[in-house]
Amino acid sequence: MIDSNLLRDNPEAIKASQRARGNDESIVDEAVQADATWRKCLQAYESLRAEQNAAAKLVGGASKEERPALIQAGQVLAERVKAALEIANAAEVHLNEVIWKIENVVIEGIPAGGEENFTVIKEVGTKQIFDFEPRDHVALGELLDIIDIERGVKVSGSRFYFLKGWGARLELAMMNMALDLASKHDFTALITPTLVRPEVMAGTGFLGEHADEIYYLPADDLYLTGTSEVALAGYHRDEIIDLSEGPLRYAGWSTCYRREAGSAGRDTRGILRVHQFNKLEMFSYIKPEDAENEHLKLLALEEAMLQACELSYRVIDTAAGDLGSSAARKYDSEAWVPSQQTYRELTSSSNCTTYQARRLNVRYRDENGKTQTAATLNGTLATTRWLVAILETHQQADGSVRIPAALRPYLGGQEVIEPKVRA
RNA sequence: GGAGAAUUCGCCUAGUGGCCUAUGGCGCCAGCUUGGAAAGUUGGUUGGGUGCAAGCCCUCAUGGGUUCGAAUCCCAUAUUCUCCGCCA
Repeated sequence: MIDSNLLRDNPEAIKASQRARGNDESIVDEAVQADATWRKCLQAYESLRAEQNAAAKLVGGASKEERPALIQAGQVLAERVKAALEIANAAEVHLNEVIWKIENVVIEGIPAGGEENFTVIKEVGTKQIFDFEPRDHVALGELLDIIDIERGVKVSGSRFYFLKGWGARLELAMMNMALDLASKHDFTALITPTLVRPEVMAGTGFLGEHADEIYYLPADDLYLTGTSEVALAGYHRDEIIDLSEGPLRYAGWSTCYRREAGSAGRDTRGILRVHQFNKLEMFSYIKPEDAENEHLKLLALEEAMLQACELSYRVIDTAAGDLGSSAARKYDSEAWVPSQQTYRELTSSSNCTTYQARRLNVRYRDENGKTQTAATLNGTLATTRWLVAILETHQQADGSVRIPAALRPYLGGQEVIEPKVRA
């Protein structure tokens, strides 16, 4: 939710953001209007309510003779208060409807436009050139007997898989390495719930345009989360957190569930786009003025992980139109995937400024003891999808895969995954 | 799944329709006291909305209702606890 003070003081700034995103800017005027109406109705209700409170007080001290007249006057007032309250409530509902539709105000200077209008910030590493015909991760997964897609489909349907043997261990190793890195940088490990209440799902902004991406369990009125960001953002919901000693940082590990409803024909091969995967997500609660620096810190940690996995990647500054509704800026890093001869997203880090925290009512006390809305940021430190890039990048002519040195300590020193030789 | 109990300002707690502008204690903050501290003592200490402001409104788990008037009465929901049942 955007800051209603900004709506009053500088609606033009919000309109500029809406334009950069390619969103409707007339909704800003609508919100300004709704806000003014609501405040007017609220004042009308409150002054009537004050009158009623005063009148009710008189009844208590009145004599027997005076009472009937006072009570009758009170009855009339009560009717008027009730009517005024209904109007004020309706105005508030309308205001919320409108204001919730406005997406976060983007940070000035980010690229305008849609998905293809990103800016490349940097490219790191060289795109692998093989002196043999490289295999894709599906072929490698079969050859090494570490990804079993066929049986995943048999058990659960399309876009499901089993990680097996070294595949399973590789994922856990990667997660552990990421968790070590995060812990060294002041992130507290959390294993989060993956089923959440509607308020939390709505508060994180996922029930908007992503609603059909989300698994919902009607019998229990719970949502399966597509990222631990949801639980991490909900963690301090309705709290006044203490940021006087610095930001609160969490590294949340969870399984993630996505319906992939709108992507029927895309990435049908392999484990690039699946209904269920695991992810280690960083999440920071911080004072708004420090949010942009924190964003760079998250990005630096993501890069450290990519480098530890010896991957070639680029970092992009996502264009306004491709941002989630809560994000004011988003950096993605994309690893080079040899079989596809293209970059694929491995991490995504968003600065949500105060937008998400305002919805979730997460505040802190500033130096003067006043409560202020906190800023939130999130970023990916590792996901199952990384296996695609790791396997394809480090494959060798015989189909074996070299394990990046940094991961070996988490795999009992194993250096290479060899093709399985069946008896 | 069944039965019962509970939910008050960080924590504990008083409170059974108007004097609740919510009691008291702990904790915390500030002052006094002190050589300094402890003890003592005085004051402060939920959060939010609206208004230029004075102020006003809301907040006793949440949402409704009854009433001139609700922490208090009624209904629904949530959460916690106890017992029984079930349990990969």
